Amino acid sequence: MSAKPDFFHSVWTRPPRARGGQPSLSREQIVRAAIELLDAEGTAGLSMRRLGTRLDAGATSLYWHVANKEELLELAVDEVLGEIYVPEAGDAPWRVSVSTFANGVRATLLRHPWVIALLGTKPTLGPNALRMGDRVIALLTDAGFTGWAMSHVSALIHGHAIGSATTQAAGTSALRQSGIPVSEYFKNLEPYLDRITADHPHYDQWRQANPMDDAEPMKIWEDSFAFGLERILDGLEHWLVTAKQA
Amino acid sequence: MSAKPDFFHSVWTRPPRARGGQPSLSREQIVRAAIELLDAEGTAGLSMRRLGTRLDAGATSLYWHVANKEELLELAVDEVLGEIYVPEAGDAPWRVSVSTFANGVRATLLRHPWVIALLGTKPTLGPNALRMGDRVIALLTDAGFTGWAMSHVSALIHGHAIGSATTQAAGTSALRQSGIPVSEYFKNLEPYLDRITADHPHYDQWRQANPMDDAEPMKIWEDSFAFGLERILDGLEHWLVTAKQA
DNA sequence: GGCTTCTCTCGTACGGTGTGCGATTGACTC
DNA sequence: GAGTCAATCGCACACCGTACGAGAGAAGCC
Repeated sequence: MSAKPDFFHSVWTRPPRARGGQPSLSREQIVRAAIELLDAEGTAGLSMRRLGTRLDAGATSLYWHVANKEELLELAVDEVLGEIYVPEAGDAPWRVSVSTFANGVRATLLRHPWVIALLGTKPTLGPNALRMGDRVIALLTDAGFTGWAMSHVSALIHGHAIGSATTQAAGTSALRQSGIPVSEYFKNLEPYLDRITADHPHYDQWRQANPMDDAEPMKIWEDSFAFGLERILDGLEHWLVTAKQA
Repeated sequence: MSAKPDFFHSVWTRPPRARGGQPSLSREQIVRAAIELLDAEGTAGLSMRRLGTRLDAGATSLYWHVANKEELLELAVDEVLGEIYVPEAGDAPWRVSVSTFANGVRATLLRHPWVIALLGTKPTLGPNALRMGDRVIALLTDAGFTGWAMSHVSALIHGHAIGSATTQAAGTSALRQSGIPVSEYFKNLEPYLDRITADHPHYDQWRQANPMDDAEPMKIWEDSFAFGLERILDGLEHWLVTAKQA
């Protein structure tokens, strides 16, 4: 109605259509079903037609509740972000709270790996994302961070969780797609690595000193995340007690 | 030929077809053209048909050189990873070398933002990725890291670059898609944020103290990355001088 | 009651996608 | 010349997102 065009269109600015008529579908229901499909089969498994049949509805009926597929994915991402638990500020030492938050982000992304690929396409501005942001700010304020530094800290924690989840998601996806047990997977990979690391002395040497044979990749990924998080928290603590009071 | 099936199929294990006949297409050429298309229009802009016409070839001709689209994307990702510069071990203090490497990763991902979404789908095992790994190992060995800890450090650096690039790519993509200048974008976003942050006191307060008005998002993203990297390097240095010699 | 209006569902259709298959082309070796 | 084989390509199939317009049925008004 307003004369000036709405330049910033997004799911979040457009309210859901009003109730009435004979609704047998709802936006919440659609988003939930979409997440189930995405969890089960990844981005490739979600099509409007399949989503329709799963809901006993025509494919095009969905378009009454959702503008298009892209918007549906935005809604699904925000719904998933709502699963992330952010500890109450002051309930624990800040290192502990931040750590549980980071672990929560990582766990949620690994539960819904398709989200990872979507994070780089649009900023997360949904209500759940903002609610999470609010609680994180409370947490970091309590820890002693302020201003833009706090924003950077938040990005740093998020980034570590995203980065770790990205690597692990890639690994588990490859493992699942190969359909063979872990040990066999690496055994099959060995010849290729042998061939190529002939020209890569450092990698070759490291690989001989740290064989994958008895390694449990799940544990390695977990260790890697925990190690990185500790280093980050150390670095932040150091910054808090030195640079901050300058 | 071998009796046991090749469980680990990937581009990297299957050699390119032998030469002969009248080749007017080549794998390198195809991958290069694909990257150009992806850079210009993102994942949605790449279709086998469009790639074919761009190369003056039939769409299905590409399938002689490349098994399928997925494999083509794997090749494109590795090609891009080849752009990343890794400093020679010992050429500079390790903090400096690691820092330039991390900046290189981030810059490359931002130059080819479509790569980000692909990193979570398959492990990066291409020749360029492995070459990069080799040089990173040299760098980190020189810095004093060994064993699994070195692997974790590598993942930490990668992860920070990926996480930072993810956030920034999402932002720039949204800005570009809206087609309006930065300042106007945030002005349009304001009413929505005002409405929603009514229930988010901490976020609201932070937003008032740190207004986006005069902020240059590019600079914020850069600052954020640099800040995080410094904290990480501090944390790693601290670990090197304490935990390591225990 | 009848009439209008508005919400919601859905069938059809269009232009696009990835890719399997078989025919075809042309350079090479005997 | 005959045969081999790498390489190109047209056709066809199943599937995709979604624009469009027809229709069903509840709600509001007289």
